[in-house]
Amino acid sequence: MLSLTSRLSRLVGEAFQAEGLDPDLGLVRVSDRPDLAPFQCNGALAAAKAAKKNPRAIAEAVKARLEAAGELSDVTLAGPGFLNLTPSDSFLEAMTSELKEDPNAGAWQREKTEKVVLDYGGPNVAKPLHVGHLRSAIIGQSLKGIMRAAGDEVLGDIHLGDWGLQMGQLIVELKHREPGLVYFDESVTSGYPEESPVTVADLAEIYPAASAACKESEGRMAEAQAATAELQSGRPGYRALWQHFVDVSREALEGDYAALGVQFELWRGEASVDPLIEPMVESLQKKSLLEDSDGARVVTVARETDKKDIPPLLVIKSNGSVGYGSTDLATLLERQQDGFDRCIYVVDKRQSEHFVQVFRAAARLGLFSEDAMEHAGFGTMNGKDGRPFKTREGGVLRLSDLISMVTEKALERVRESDSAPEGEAMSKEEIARMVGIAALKFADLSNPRTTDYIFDLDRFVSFEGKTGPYLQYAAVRMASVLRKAGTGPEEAIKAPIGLSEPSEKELATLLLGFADAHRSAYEKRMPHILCEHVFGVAQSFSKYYSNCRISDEEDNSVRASRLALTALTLGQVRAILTQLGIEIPKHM
RNA sequence: GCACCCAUAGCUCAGCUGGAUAGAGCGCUGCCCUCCGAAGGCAGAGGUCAUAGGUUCGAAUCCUAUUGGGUGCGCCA
Repeated sequence: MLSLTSRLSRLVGEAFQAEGLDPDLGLVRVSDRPDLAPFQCNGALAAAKAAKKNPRAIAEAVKARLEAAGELSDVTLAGPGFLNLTPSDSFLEAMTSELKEDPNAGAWQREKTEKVVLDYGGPNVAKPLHVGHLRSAIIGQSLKGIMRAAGDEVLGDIHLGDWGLQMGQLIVELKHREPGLVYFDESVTSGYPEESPVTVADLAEIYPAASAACKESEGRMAEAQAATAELQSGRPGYRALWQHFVDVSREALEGDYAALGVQFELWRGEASVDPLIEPMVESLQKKSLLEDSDGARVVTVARETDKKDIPPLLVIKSNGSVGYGSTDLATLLERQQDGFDRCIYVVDKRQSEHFVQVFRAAARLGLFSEDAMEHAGFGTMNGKDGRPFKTREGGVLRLSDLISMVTEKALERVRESDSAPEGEAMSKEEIARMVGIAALKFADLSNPRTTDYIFDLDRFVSFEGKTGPYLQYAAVRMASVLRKAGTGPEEAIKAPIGLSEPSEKELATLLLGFADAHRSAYEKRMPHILCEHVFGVAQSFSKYYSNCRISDEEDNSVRASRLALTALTLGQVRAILTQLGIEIPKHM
């Protein structure tokens, strides 16, 4: 629905227009000085600059026109020409009642929606998930929720890293360890065992060994590169082995992502587009986009306006194998064929140059216009030293370890203070899982997507203040109030809402700002904006809760109104937490 | 070398299409459960917005320079 500020902006804009000025000057926003008024408009100052008039005179004229409006109970002029606006109670109540009717809890709706593919996985086969994968998963999942709530059709693709050099490295490492395996016998081309020769745990150990070996020895690296090329060109034993790697890894990945509450609609990978590579290369050739360069085949993407050199996109390496430049381009071809309007990549921002290359190449190939492909990059999780986070031992922290740490901590907390209502108890373990994951997700999501931040374990396992559990707690309490009153959200919300107490007005005003926060989070692809909003709502509810009696208010109509406001708040908090990918327990 | 990003309270961070007294959480000090869940609420202390110039009636926000951090720069992903 239209937010309160947009409604007021329109109103004030009309007043500016009536004065012969640009209606956009009427932009109303939440005030910096809530002690003076809840909203302000600074358009008169901008207007004065453009029209070379006295800002106070303009503001005075606009004010005169606004005073007749029933939407505002007070309009004052301050300083050089600030307009301080106070919405009338009746307007606030009318909008609140509109909000009650809104099936989307006040979310912003796009006029024209799109079919979008969101890429927020990218884990490598054979490599267990670590904290580095957390941001992509969590941000991607919440962007999906935010976009869906705005009306888009969004699919998440895990886009496994399963076709590059690391696969050759694994094959070669295994070959050195167990040369007798049938997969390495070139005389055998079919009838491989169904059972995988390695487990996920084996892979987790083999992978670092493989990559270390390649780093140390050029010969080993050459072997791995050759094996990669052979795998890609279809050597049967390697393909069979590869399939085992993928299968066992996928099972582990499914478990990890499920624990996080992150879902993917598509489980594709780099290898999925293997059949598209050839037609893509032909198409590139047909358009004369492919050039030879040091034995490799590349697409030039540099432009004269570039401030720095953008290297060409490497499509085929000199040994005939393909890298991620090539598979990413082919993936865009696939996505175009699948009818997507937009492709968004939630990937570490350090890879931005790669996406510039791929997107430009794709645009040259005519797959998508450049503005339909986005790299929603995110910052690194750093340690206290400002460098990418490492454990004390210098290794990476496994995601599964982090998850057990937070859920254990949450379990301790749940054990000491959970109070379950009769009849609908959840197990303490289940609550602890929800609380722990909420802490984890909110701690990450409340940082702006693009900035690096310091990974502080204490903050991730903290349940007080600006945290996920605080939000859950607020929601649980709202539900509890309604339950104590012998009603439920659907029933309670039907009553008319009257706003008399300051904390009621404040809460209602905040709820009416949801559309602004949602829209801003959507347009900027920044979930933290929504985090700010929902935290503000929860805070405002807590204040309201301590200031106003709700379920035990004596006056029946006031009681019904307050229960309705509680139900309305609960509905919006639920909607937002759903967008963010955070679950709410029944009790905690 | 070239390009990009960052520097705001003791700590971790918001705020940046310029606007009135720069916000939050944590931590610290004090208060509030005979009343709907204290994972809560209220109050307080705490800031030369890295530095120096510039543009402007007005700059944390825009421009330039400097300092200090970080990141990226074709056969890894």
